[in-house]
Amino acid sequence: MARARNVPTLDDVARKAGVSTATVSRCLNSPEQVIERTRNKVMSAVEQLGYTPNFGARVMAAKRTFTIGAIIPTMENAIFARGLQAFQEELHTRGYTLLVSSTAYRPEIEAEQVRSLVARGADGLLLIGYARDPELYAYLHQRSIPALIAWAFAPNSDQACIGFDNRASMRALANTVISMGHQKVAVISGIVEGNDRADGRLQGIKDALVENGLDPSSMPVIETSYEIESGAKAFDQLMQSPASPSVVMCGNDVLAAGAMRRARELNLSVPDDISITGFDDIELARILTPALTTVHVPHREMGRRAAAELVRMVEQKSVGVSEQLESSLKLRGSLKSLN
Amino acid sequence: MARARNVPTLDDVARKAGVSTATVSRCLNSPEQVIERTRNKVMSAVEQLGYTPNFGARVMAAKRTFTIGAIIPTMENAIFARGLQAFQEELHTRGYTLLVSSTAYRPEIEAEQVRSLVARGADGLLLIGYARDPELYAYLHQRSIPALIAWAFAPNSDQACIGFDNRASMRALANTVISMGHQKVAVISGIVEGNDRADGRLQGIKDALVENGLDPSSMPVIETSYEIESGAKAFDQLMQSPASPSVVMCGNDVLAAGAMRRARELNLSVPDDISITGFDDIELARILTPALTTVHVPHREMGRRAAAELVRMVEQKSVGVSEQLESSLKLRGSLKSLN
DNA sequence: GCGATCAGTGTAAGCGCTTACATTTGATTC
DNA sequence: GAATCAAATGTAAGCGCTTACACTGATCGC
Repeated sequence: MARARNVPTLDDVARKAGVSTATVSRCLNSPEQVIERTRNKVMSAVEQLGYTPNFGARVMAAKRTFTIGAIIPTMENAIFARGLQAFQEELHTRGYTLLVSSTAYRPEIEAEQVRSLVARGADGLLLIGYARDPELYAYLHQRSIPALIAWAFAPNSDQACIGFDNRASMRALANTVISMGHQKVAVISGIVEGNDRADGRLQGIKDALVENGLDPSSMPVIETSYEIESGAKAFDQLMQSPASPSVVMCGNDVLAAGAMRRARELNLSVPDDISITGFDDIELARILTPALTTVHVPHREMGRRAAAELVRMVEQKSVGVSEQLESSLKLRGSLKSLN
Repeated sequence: MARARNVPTLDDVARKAGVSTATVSRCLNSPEQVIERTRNKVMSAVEQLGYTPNFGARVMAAKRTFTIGAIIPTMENAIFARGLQAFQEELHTRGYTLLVSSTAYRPEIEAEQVRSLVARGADGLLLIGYARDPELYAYLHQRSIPALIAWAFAPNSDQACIGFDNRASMRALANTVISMGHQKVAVISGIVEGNDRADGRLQGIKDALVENGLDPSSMPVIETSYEIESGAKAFDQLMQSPASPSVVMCGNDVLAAGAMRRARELNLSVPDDISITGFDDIELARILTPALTTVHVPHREMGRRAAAELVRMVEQKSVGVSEQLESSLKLRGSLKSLN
């Protein structure tokens, strides 16, 4: 409150350089409009004073922030890290800054964060997955804030998105698993409520069972949060139930890592006693022993393209084009053929 | 640019509620000053219009943002994730919002980000480690922006910090390693230049060698970026050199994970053929096979305390008190005693 | 040599909010 | 019922910046 008021302003710079504030502003924003001699004077004044433009004031006057907000469920594990990093890099080359915040998978926090980022002047928003209150979309629409949805793909939605088909990808993996002779499948899924990606993946497994004449309703499914520890606990539970599965399919690599850890702690050999699969193909997957069979998602590619498209939307060069990326299966040591 | 101008402002709300802008503002910021009947009118107008205060304008007028900025080297791996998550949670309970940005370990980008966050009105800043241009500290000081340094501890610095002694912690681990009979130590270190933590850890190993009458100058050291892949490559290099080490001590768990992966790919057994150690004790450490011997750092605790202290500083209730946390050794399967 | 043109610069009007200060309201007191 | 005073509300001055518009003095064509 009683903060030192020695922070230099545009006025100070102008006075020091002996020009008007308009000229200083132009030096900073469109230098080509200012003759070199003047510009030098101004720049050296800026330098000497250690002047940094006040962002709030700038936004108010100019209505553009060159800021993109991203709201992700969590930073605590690596699921979004890689894609987000690429997203940021790409934004940076285009002159935009990224602001990140996380929601801990709580919709009400997400809504709050959206408003906060919008109030902060985000020119556009990156959101994860579809499932959210339609009011939020209305809010963004009213404010004409472009939003792009990543990590999911649904062509029939009216929101632009970039991602892959979670359901089809998981179905493909499940089909492979079943074709290897696994009949007794158990699942450790992420929380499905409010999470279209988790839901899609679970449905994908069920699709595959049905296709292969198996009964999805008898399949043990545990829903739990996307944490290693949760994966471990869920694996425990699964192992205590009578119907002992030959394969545990996990909603993502993090859950799979937890399951594998617990398997080892229970002296179960993966994949000899039990097979385990993941989803995402984050770095984790390759350093596990045995390496994890999973679905590879082109995270970096997705982040990069998302940045490109979102910037296009912000600059009104696009109304938002959806793009589907291909995932691919990575068959590694954690899955064993029973044939 | 041609953005729809249908975004409601304070004025709109005031008009709709039939009161002055001051009253609306008070309803939002200190509701107890407004009588209930008026407040209800105002709130319902806010509701109907879908009004969100313009952050920039608010900052300009009020000089406070309740925003804390954090600048971390990377979000791509989990080193900072856990601590940062705790940091954010604690901030949230105290009514502050966190803005995160990352620097990819590049000092010039860090300086840029500092300015950007300050311009955005961050009331305080969380920085990682000491090593940075003194000018940056001067800049923050001039602007009276409190900054707290985390993940490092140096009591003699004039910057407030919260962390642990990287050098002593690593020395303790190295001493244990040596006491287990390892004489041939090799190191995969993070890039030391501009990174006091990486440097401290490396020095800690050398300290231990000296204490035990070994020659640190003959110890193979590879400096590389904190990535799994880099750890793997470095391990390769180390194995190709003639002096085959009995233990590879890594600057952090991520490097160690890479080293272990490569060891497996080279058909070297850990720990029978070679021992490997890490630093940080991120979740990774426990899911590796064998589990990684490492130094446990209380990341969450650090994040939580950092938030508390930084808020205190911002609210001028503290000038910045440094706090040292204890690390501890986690001896796990990746380190084998030769005695 | 004179007006047209134009690059370079200055002037000043906001942008949407908070808050010191002024004013009004209404309860309380005698 | 008038005087008093605190509580509730209104008025208006900025906060630091951008930018439309106005101005100045060269440069140019004829």
